[in-house]
Amino acid sequence: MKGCADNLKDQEPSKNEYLCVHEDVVDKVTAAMPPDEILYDLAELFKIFGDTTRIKILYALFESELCVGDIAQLLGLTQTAVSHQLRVLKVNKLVKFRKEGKIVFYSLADDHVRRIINQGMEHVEE
Amino acid sequence: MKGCADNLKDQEPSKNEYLCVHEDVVDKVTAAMPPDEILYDLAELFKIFGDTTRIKILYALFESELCVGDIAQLLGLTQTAVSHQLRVLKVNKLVKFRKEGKIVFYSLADDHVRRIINQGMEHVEE
DNA sequence: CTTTCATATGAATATCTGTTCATATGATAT
DNA sequence: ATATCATATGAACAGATATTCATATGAAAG
Repeated sequence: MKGCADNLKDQEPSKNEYLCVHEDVVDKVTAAMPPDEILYDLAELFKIFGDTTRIKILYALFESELCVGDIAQLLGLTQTAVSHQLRVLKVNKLVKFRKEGKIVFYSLADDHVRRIINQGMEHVEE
Repeated sequence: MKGCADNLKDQEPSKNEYLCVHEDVVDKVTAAMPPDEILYDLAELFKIFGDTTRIKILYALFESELCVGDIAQLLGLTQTAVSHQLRVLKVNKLVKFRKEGKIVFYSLADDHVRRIINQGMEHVEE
């Protein structure tokens, strides 16, 4: 059967030992890859959703705007923990907020957040 | 202006100190929350997408099925690193594979993966 | 059946990340 | 002004995780 060690022509002397590489396919795929920076940002975005606390916060905000204390009570977390995570969500523009006296009300920044979570939900509910 | 310390009726003596809580809203939102297990699974799903290496692998598989060596070459990673991440993707059913002799070809498991990544992309490209 | 190739796995390490504790800020009453 | 309330922030610690190194598996070729 066809092996792969024939393709050892112009292999770069990288840290990689000699690999099984189908050059034509690799070249085609390389051309179609988005720039590294985009893929990095994409991973960073998903990383934010990839935490139980933050997902719960976001999901709670699906229903209604909430203040920090509401969220803490709702999810059984400390005020500090919630505040820290809200900061992450805020910095990454996934939530917005308005102030009313001492109280700060948070809500979802836009509909992208909803759509991303819903798309994930479809995969989980199977 | 309206504060929040009036709502100190039946506060559970939890680890939380006394919080600003709007009970009515919290009750409504609590009722609408999916079970914890679902939200945990959802976070776990996004966590998988939340890594540059894995996102790159998945994106590469958008175009074509690839063997381990192809992916390593394409992304400038070691065979071992790729293999470890493919294992994660395989266990979580985001990729499938077929064997041809010693070579193992990986591909996307289903269209959910595409849709989730594309949805994230829309948010990043702004 | 021994060697080589392609991939997989295990242990160790270093980095990253989330929570807690203590404290700071900023706003509103008294 | 001062006390209290709601939230924010900083440092420290613990747990999770991705890469590397060394080695194992499993398939084909000689």
